[in-house]
Amino acid sequence: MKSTTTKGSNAYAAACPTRVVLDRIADKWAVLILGLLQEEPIRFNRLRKQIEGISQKMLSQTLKKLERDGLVGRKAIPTVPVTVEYSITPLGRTLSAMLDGLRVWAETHIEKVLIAQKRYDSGSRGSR
Amino acid sequence: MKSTTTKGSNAYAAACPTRVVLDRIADKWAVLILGLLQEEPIRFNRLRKQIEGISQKMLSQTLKKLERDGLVGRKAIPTVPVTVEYSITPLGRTLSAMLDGLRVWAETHIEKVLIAQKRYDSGSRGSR
DNA sequence: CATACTTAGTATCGAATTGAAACCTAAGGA
DNA sequence: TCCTTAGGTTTCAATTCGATACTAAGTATG
Repeated sequence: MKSTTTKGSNAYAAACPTRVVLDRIADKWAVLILGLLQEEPIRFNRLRKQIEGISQKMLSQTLKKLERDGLVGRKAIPTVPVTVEYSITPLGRTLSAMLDGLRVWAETHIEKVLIAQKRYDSGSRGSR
Repeated sequence: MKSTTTKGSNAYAAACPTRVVLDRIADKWAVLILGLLQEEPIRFNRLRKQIEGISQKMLSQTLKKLERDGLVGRKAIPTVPVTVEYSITPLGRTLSAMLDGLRVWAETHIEKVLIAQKRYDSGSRGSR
């Protein structure tokens, strides 16, 4: 093996626990949630409004997983209708810093990807 | 064309094309495939053996999507049983560089995540 | 000649995940 | 009493996934 992923565990082994982390990272909702929490703690319904297209179920599920993994913290405040504030943990912050790179990549290279898709789709074997 | 939100395109809008890219990135198999191709072109069955747990179907599907997005190239070589070589494109390489960060993060912080999971699971409302 | 084996997929089917929508709980206000 | 808010959970259909089987074309083996 060469340089990139050669320190101890490797994600290419099915039994490696790194797969657990990779599965969490490879979740578009988790990426978006962590991105928002990076700036400030946010309540449940505000997250729901800011992330267009997410369902309550997926938001709830994803937050629970992120909390379990120690990436976000959950604080229930006993106000009138109880409000719950989600915040990013120091560990989550280190991950979100990595994910920032991805979000930027997506926004930077989206055009090239769309052009590639068009070319592929108009190619001979494109239609299916 | 960019979306009209605050800073260029933003992935938090459901209709934003950036979501397309985010969906591709948020795919554990794509992350692993790009990581392998980074080093050298690889054939289909070799990829299948190196990425433990991937099915032929998912490998085939994921490669097709990556090709469509212009992230990997496909070259069919008319050898005996035809061999097909997959390689990373320059565009794919810029993405994989970002993903390296994630793979390293996963391998570096796996222990902290597992500890957090244990603590969560033994916590008050952990099991149901 | 017939069978088995190769690579790179596709087809099919049950299982798991997701999405959309409705429902639930608890407290305050009209 | 009913409505509203906040934060979920439940339900069910649709999509996706994983495992297995099958295709194609050519080679090697018996």
